[in-house]
Amino acid sequence: MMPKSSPTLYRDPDRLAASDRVAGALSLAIHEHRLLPGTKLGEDEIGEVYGVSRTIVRAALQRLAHIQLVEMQRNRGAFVAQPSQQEAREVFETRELLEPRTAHKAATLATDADVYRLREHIALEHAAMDAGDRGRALHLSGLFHIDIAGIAAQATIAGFIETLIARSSLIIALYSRRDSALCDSHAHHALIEAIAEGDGQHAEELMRNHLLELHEALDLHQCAAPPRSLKDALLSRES
Amino acid sequence: MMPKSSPTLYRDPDRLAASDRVAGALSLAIHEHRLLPGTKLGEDEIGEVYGVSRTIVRAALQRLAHIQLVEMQRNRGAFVAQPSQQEAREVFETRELLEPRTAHKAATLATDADVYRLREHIALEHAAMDAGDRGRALHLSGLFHIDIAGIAAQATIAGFIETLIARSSLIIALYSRRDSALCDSHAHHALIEAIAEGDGQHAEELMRNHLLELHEALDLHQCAAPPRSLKDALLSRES
DNA sequence: TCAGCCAGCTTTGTATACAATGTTGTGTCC
DNA sequence: GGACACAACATTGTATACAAAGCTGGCTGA
Repeated sequence: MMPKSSPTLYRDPDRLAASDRVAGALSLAIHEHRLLPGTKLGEDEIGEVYGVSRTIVRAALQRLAHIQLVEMQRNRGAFVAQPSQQEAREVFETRELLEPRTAHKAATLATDADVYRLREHIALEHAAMDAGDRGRALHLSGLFHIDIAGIAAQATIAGFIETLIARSSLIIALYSRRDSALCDSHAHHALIEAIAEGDGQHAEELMRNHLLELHEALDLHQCAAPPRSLKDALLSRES
Repeated sequence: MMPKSSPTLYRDPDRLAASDRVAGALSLAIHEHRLLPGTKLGEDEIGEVYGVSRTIVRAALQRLAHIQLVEMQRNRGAFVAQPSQQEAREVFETRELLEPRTAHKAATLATDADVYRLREHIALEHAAMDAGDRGRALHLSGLFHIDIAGIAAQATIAGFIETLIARSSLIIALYSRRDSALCDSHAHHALIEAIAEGDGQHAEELMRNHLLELHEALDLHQCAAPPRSLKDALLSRES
């Protein structure tokens, strides 16, 4: 499974832990909706794909479980998480509590370099959208929110938002009503302008509205086509 | 290291994963200030204490690293985390953002059983304090905050608060100015009353003040007697 | 025919072995 | 005497082996 004996062949310059690489790859796949909620994540299978042992895969899955991207069931394995509607509501309520304030702070702290980076970000988003790569666009739009939290120099909150974004991605996969232009880059564009001008009040307001729009674009009343793995669907909590 | 062959001897009724047990034990020790910030957490050593292999210890440490109770340095091992003063400020700012609102919601939702449990909680806190077990009192006072988040039916936020409480415990260990009656149960008592009466506005206000008091009881200006492991101190970020 | 049970297979849980890295102490050379 | 180099040791990183639990499918007996 690994080239057996080849002393110090790879020499990762950055010493990236192998489990980080795997966790990142899985996370990306989930964010881009290539792995859908409910998908079984077998340890051997993943290990084969990335050429690592189950030890590594396990560590990666544990990490993803902690941010609730995957759910681990004892002796049954790991699955891409399927947030319930209640959880979905909680996630968006929490975002509505954290992000507007964070946007405000970001607006007051952003440097030119930060603004430049945000603009670049949006350009990528557009490009992905134009290329029809909806998964990638969604992922990038999530990164946009995380980036703002980073600018606000609130690493703690940024970490939380990262978790919330991750779950949002799952929630959108499950409950997105229309094939909406979610996180339509229009809203992001307006946000950047407010941040560039240092207008905290406005940025806060824009962020709040943006999140409310996202929230309302979800159908949290009836179960919308749950794409869970067949027999697993029958065991899970709420039908 | 484990009783080698004894088929199904223990039969944990709840199927508690072994790593959960270890993580819980370590977490408790940190919360109770029996393990101080900077302490090296050797894998073999911990494994011996709890009679498990390094596999389990590793999983436990990873979990604690995720909630930032411990810091893992590649190829060097795990240490009880030492939040910087900047991080300390962030943690309390975030708590001040999340908890008052949560207390408000808890006040509107609390059942009689919830209130009863909270009162019981405070009684334990008092008992620990009277017994001179300051570490245990501190731990219990943290649980109090988590319990309130649970009552607010916001599992997501409750999870975040749990993390924040954990780090607060480290912060208090590092930066507590006076041997203050931190989280003096007086404030908790008033909070319970507001919650019992369903007075959300009041609860929110009390919680906000309570947190500000806690925050101000910290000395975040100069480095207060850093009990870090000797040579490690010289490598770390800020002196 | 169908419910229940048991055997074999598959997958996860945990321990252990080995490799790689970091640390420490000693010896040598200048 | 002090700085560097290197070897012995200690600790972590990863792979693998084995044990335990769950799943599947076929068998049996009503």
